Amino acid sequence: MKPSSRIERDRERRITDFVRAGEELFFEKGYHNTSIEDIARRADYAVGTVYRYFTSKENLFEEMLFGKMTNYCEHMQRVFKAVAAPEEKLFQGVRAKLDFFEKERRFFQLFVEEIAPMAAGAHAVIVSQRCLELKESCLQNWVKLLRQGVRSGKFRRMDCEKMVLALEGAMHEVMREHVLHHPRRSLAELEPFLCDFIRSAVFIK
Amino acid sequence: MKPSSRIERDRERRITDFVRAGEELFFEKGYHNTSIEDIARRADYAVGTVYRYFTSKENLFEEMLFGKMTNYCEHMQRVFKAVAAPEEKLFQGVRAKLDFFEKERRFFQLFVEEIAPMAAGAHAVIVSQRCLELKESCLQNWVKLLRQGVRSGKFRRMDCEKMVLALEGAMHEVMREHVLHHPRRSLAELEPFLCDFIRSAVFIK
Amino acid sequence: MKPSSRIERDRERRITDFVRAGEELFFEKGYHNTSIEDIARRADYAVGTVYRYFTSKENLFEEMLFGKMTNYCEHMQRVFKAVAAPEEKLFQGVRAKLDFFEKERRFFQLFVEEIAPMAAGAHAVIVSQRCLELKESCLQNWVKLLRQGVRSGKFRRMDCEKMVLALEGAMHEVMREHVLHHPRRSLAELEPFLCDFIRSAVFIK
Amino acid sequence: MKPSSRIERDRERRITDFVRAGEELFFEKGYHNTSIEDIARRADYAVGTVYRYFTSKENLFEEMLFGKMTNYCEHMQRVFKAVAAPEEKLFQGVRAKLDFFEKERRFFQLFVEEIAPMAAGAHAVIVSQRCLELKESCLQNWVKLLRQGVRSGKFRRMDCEKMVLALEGAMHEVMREHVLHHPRRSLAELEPFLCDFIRSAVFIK
DNA sequence: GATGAATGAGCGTTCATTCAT
DNA sequence: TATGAATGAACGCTCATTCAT
Repeated sequence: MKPSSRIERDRERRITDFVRAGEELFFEKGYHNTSIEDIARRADYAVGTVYRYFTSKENLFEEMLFGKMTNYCEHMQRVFKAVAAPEEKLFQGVRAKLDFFEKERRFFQLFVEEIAPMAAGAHAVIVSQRCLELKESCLQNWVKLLRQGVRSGKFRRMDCEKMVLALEGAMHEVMREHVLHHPRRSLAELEPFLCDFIRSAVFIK
Repeated sequence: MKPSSRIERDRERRITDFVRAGEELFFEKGYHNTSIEDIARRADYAVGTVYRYFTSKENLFEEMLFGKMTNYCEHMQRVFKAVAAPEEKLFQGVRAKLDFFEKERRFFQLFVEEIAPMAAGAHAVIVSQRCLELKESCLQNWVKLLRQGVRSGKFRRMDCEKMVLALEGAMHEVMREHVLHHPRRSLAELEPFLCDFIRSAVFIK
Repeated sequence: MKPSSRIERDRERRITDFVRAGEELFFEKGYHNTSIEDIARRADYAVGTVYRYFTSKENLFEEMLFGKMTNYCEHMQRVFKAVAAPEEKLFQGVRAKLDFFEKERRFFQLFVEEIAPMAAGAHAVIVSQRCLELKESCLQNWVKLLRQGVRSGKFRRMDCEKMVLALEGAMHEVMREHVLHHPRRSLAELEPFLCDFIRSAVFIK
Repeated sequence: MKPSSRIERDRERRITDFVRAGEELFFEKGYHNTSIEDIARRADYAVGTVYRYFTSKENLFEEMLFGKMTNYCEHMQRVFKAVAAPEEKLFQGVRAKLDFFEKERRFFQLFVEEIAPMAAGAHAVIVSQRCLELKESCLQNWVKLLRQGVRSGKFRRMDCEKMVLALEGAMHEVMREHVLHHPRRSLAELEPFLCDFIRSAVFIK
């Protein structure tokens, strides 16, 4: 083993520690109500140490968000990469989304809810270019999917870009409400409604 | 004319000035990055003057939001109060929403976009109970409308509460993207897509 | 009647109004917790009007204090001007002090208590030269009295200046405690103790 | 030596620095006219540093006062704990008080003078419960002492509680005047007068 | 590399004072 | 003369960031 390997591994570990601590706290209290000292304490390091691994509080937040978004995209990627008919993939995508956020409710709240219209709480969102690109590339997978379906004659003719936005908006809003009002219940409960909704919006007849 | 009329009008004017300045700045820079001094300067008053009309920064934000929400709800109310078939009202509702936010793009960004997933900026949202109630009562109008349509046999059978959330989420997301990427173009352009989307999601066949 | 007479009387009346309002509020809440607006409201005038009659908040406080001190000195003067043996006057002085502060408990709290060692409350004291002179002239009356008593052979030989301070300090401290712990009971209850105390401190044998 | 010893000592040092700076400034300008920035500058630290050691301005004031009061009480305790006849202890108490305040003139001014009737300056006093209790326990030592003397037949029969207040009031007032008008002279000069005063007030005959 | 004390700019808020009406 | 809206300096306090150890 290279000596740098262990050092590198240590470094990764620190980063993970801070990101996890930040994650928890940003979720619990929001960006502005979380101080670097909070994060350092939660991760069991000194304040100064945070600045060895992140250039600023904003940077830490952004890294955390990017990591989560990467996880999300990779999770969704698995569906889109698989071989299946578009109409089947559509429902698999819905399930994948519900699955992912089932495990990552905290992140969902940041991703959609806490951040969503009229939600309570005093939080801040800092979103970097690369996060937006990640999100965009994720959306494009859906777009391609719809285009395939249209070409294959299974889906209605439509403005696929707009349709994806509409479907995402619809899913998120329904999920948001569910998480907010039924924090104990599984997101999977929404599958029938969402699949039905999407079917009627997208499928021919 | 009441003797207090002019004084009262002056007072209203100040409030409007501050609310407008706050609106602009909260949108531009977010709640936490906007200082009372910023607002005062933008409105061309001294810092202390803000506190003659609002008890705190939070109060100013909340008043602004509540005022806008009230306008929005009253605007939508006109549609729901009118006499018309549910299927007609549905489309009138879409048009009303597009109309309102056409004129209130700034507020829309606060209402949906800035606050919506992945938007840039470091912001906080403080939403009072009364704002949430206003929003809820607004949603209930849509719910009633759907129920009428279902009863009359024009709309499919559905979970009306969830459907309203889905439609709102869809509309907002599409509008959000439009406003963000085509700030010069009219929101009315979205009417065909949205009406079609809603029709296929809600109507029988 | 001269026209200026009524104007002058009006002026006096305003001053009295403000002084009384200030008195009440300074007593209730202390100097720093009382704002000019409080005073104006209590006296039923506008804020600006206060500044027609007083140059500043401090000036208002000082005028109030000077007025009270003047009353106090005049009250005590009556005793000292009267013809009586020193030993008799001494006790009359004690009674006069108890009398005065019986009626002016609020002022007493400012004069001695609130201001006295270790008392609770967050207050401020602004004392002008003329108030100090008034107080000094008041003390000198006691000094003269003691000197007379010494000359007449009734009182022990003593450093009269120091003795006056000692007696005043003693009286105020005892009164302070009484007012603080027995706000309902009369200060007159203290007369026996104080007279006895003074007798043993001052009289021969 | 404990490893934390030096760190602990540093911490103590900072606290002492701030307390001393506060002491000076509160005396010079009063509580309300002293800002945290003043204190920080005087102690040669930045504003924020004050808040590492004190939770608030009020807390700093209170800690300062409590610390001084504790010193004072411990100083007096030594006298009261010693074995001696009451009449002897009484005079030792006077000496102890003069001694203590000889070294702690600044504190004396806060303890008695600045806070005493008619002193100049615009000040506030914030006194916590524990300070009041400390003061009270201190007074009780004097009370017990007087009771002993009365029982032993050396002191006159008297209301011991009131007598202690009277004696304290007398001493403080005389000391106050001395410190104010003769800032260079020793408080010890007052011993003969005060002892004589107390003797005549307390002793039989 | 890790620490955590120190920093100081910046914020929300107050209020004595002014002045146009 | 009376008013009270407007002013803006000043304050207590926070916290992201730095740097000596």
